[in-house]
Amino acid sequence: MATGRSHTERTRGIPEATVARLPLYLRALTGLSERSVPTVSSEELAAAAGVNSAKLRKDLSYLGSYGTRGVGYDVEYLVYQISRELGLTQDWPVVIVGLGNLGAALANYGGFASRGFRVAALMDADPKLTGKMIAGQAVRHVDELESVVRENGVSIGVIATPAGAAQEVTDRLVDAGVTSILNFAPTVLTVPEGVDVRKVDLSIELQILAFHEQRKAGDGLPPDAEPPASGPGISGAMVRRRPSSAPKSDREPGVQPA
Amino acid sequence: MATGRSHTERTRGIPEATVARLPLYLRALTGLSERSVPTVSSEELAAAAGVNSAKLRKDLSYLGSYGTRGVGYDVEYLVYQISRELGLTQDWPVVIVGLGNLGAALANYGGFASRGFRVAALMDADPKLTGKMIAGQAVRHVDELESVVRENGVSIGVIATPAGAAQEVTDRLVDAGVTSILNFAPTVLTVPEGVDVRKVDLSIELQILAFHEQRKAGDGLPPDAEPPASGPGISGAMVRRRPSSAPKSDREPGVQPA
DNA sequence: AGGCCTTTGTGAACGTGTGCACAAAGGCGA
DNA sequence: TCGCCTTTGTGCACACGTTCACAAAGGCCT
Repeated sequence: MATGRSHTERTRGIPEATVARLPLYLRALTGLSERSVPTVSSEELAAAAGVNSAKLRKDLSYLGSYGTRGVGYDVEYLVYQISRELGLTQDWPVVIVGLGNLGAALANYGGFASRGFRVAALMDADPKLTGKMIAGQAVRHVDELESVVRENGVSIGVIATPAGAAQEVTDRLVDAGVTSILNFAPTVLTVPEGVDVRKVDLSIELQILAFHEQRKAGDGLPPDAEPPASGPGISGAMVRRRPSSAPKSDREPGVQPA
Repeated sequence: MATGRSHTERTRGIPEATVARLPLYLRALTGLSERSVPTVSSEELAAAAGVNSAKLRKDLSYLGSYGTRGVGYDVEYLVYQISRELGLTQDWPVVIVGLGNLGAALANYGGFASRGFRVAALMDADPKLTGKMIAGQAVRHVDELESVVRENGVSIGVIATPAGAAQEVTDRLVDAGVTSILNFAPTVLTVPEGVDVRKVDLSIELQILAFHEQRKAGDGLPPDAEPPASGPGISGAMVRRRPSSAPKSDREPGVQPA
């Protein structure tokens, strides 16, 4: 604060964890703004965003010194500063590729438009979808992908295709100039250096919940499926014991037959 | 390895970061399994899952010693061990509440069923949707929520309602016995101790991409909107300068007028 | 049967993120 | 104008996560 060069000279390097929370704060602040609340304390804002107040203050401190001691933060002002930091004060044209159920849901999702994202085009490989109106615009054939990206200066692509098509679409997007990709397809995408990929996998989240649910329910893992003696296992693959010679019964779960 | 009690006695505490990656490994392994690949090295599996091999090996080591030195991991065996650890060897009935575009996409998503999740019911508050067939089952009215949860022993709920309805639905799910919630609504949910919530916010990911995109494009933030001299600002709220007396021009972005 | 070569499993160093607790700042009331 | 009371901004200690690098293990070839 009086150190001269605080926070590693700032602007360079806001921690990733902080960046990931800024949209949360922004949402909470937008809510307050709509209710015409003029100022918030870190305590209140933290509660609204679902984090603790020390973390919130530290996060905000990376952006600059935007609060007033003894008072709190000016809501409108902070909304603007966070928006600017996130790049939401400019317009981001986006293409959505793949208009199955999920793609259509994304196209209709209001949270994009309200934050500076503009859906420049909807594209799908299925000719039967071409021309169909979704969320107010006609689906275009994926053949036009390169020209659409170039003509609209699109730098962000959203992939909602089946897994099998995702890599090819990615390659074409990247070749056409896209440098950020939001991937909903359940595949690992390979991209050149300098291209950012973020993924959202619906089933991964559910699997993580199942893990914790299992911990809560029983107090251990389900027993390691060991074929009773030598009879055929329940399904073959699932009960297969160690690949070759039984090793040395190391670190096994604990809640077990033996 | 010969330490006696490795990894904090095991079973207690697999790191969260590891748990979050297990589904990734599982997906990669399933792919290998379908191609009848018998074994993989940590190097290969890591590449397929998009992580580095040291991390993969450490992650797997928390589950037990399931590899063979000089050879690698038996694919089928590892699939089974990870499935078991994640709780996917049992059946998890799930309810989806809210069948707008997103809810419908989730109901149709194949990634659930293939991993032990069974959609026990689809529920919506809109009477016009009641009875509509989605993904092979009729939508039921949300009034039946409590009975559906109890009768099916549902412990995981998926919320895909508008933000305004999410908290009420959550409360009802929790009262009925649900202890894990996957929230797609853009709100912070309040739940009692012992209930897990994971959230997926489609627009947050896009905002994070925008942040990095901005860094790549220009080499600084967009200029802080300062009203030119005293005339009316561009839109009022957006250009509002500091709330009260200008403080001391601290830590300002850098790429700026003065 | 022995030695070589591959690959695991993990100690240890390092980096990132979290939370406490408090000094400094600033408004506001007397 | 002065001092009090609230709330920020941050130093510091700790917890968690990542990566390196290598000894131990184990199969396989001669």
